[in-house]
Amino acid sequence: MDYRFPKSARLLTSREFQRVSSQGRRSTTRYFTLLTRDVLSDPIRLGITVSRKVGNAVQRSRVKRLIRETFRLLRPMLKSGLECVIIAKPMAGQTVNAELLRDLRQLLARHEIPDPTALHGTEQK
RNA sequence: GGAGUGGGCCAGACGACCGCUGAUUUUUGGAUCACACCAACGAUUGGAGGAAAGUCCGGGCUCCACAGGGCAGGACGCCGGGUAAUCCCCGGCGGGGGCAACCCCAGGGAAAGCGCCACAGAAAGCAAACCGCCAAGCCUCUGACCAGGGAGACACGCCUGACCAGAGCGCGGCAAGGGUGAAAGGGUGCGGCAAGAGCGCACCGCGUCUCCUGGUAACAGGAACGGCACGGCAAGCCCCGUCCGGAGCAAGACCACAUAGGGGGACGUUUAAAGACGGCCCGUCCAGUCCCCGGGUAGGUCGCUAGAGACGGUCGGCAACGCCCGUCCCAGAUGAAUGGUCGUCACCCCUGCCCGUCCACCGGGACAGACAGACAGGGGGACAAAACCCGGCUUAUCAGCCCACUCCGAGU
RNA sequence: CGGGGUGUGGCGCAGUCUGGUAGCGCAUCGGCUUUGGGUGCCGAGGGCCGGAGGUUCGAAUCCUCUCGCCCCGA
Repeated sequence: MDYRFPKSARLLTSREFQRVSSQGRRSTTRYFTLLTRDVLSDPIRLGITVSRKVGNAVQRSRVKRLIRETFRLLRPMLKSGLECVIIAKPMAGQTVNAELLRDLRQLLARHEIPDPTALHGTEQK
């Protein structure tokens, strides 16, 4: 399967972020906030926001990499035609990687493709 | 072995799979007359730190005028050296702390001037005198003694006078002692004196546009002179000396896009004003416009990493460091890469006897007690991530290792 | 990258320039007033002035370093 995650699959400009945050739907978990916006016939794209309240530069980088890594591995199973923005909450800076990973999978599971061949619901747990 | 001081090193290793990013390159596609260029997949190869941090100093670089003069302002401040430069580093001097190794110090000027020194105390900066000490003199009182006088038989008492002692008052001398304070115009001893005092002497301390010796110098040692005059604070103002033009890679350059003209204000067609020039003035440039609000654009390329560069060595220097030679190329991201998962092996920490059903509790038993190793199980690995680049400083930091030195204890 | 502000009882602030006693309001506690509560009045407790070092006889105040928070400009 294709687990790559090039720059073209990312939201990079301020204008794109503002478009999602003004028109998107919001869902939250303990450590993250997910904003989504439907776009027709484009591959799924992701933007990441980690503010200074999360922690110092090392902690912010760690959180960003974890979000990218999780999204990269789940990307083939997610719906296309979607723009996402994941915002880290301040609590995320104090939390270990495994905990954040579980939280992220739970967050992104809502947008998975309903796959008839695999029992993804029980598999991911 | 214990306690400590100074300096240095390291920042787990290897592997598998899946990714991100720079450079080179194959293929394919787009584009083109063809290159250049763009995109995708693949291959090779590179990809955070000792502090990358804080942004506290100093430079390079770029633009503003080739950065000019003055004022203001700021920084620094023992001496010598190192350096591109420094508030940094090295060596020394002086002072302070420690038994010592060693550590700490903004460490110029208080006889240029101003200011401050609360409370206490008599007095807080210029010499003065609260308690106190003291000789002579004057006055008052008390006491002892002497002389004279009146009355009286005589003596005391009474009156007057002199002298001595004490107390008090005022005019003086002194600053030893007491007391206050952080600080009171040298300290100790002897002499001296009415009492005292550098008043004199000895030693110590202090000072000097002085001299000698050593040292490049700070300074050290000595001599001579001065009886001592000169309190502290300049991290209060200040004075003296040295240094500093301003901004910062969002500097700056190029390409593309867009340059519409709404509202308000300033100044002027002679001097000038405004601006470049972001503290002010002069000076220079510029030449008819300039500023503010509002509106628009904020895409790409370069700058962007070969450098006061790293490593090794010779030589010079006590050292910081410098000269020369050889080898090497070692991150360039931009909503911002350098990662995630797993395995193995090292490192550190904790736990540990046996039996009773595998485990836990509980019960019983063994061992005088402790330490170390092996083994088994569990846990841990800090601080902190380039953002134009260097040199320092400061701060954060788990575990470990190395070198030199000091003190204490024991043994030989 | 550049600049500014701030840290003082539980809370919000003075005092810092010009060094010597840390004060104000609310809150807390006790008493009085009221049948009781509130209000009002009287009184009390609570601070090593963010941290470390230095200058000074003496530091919240002056100086140096450092930590945290907030804000602004490009």
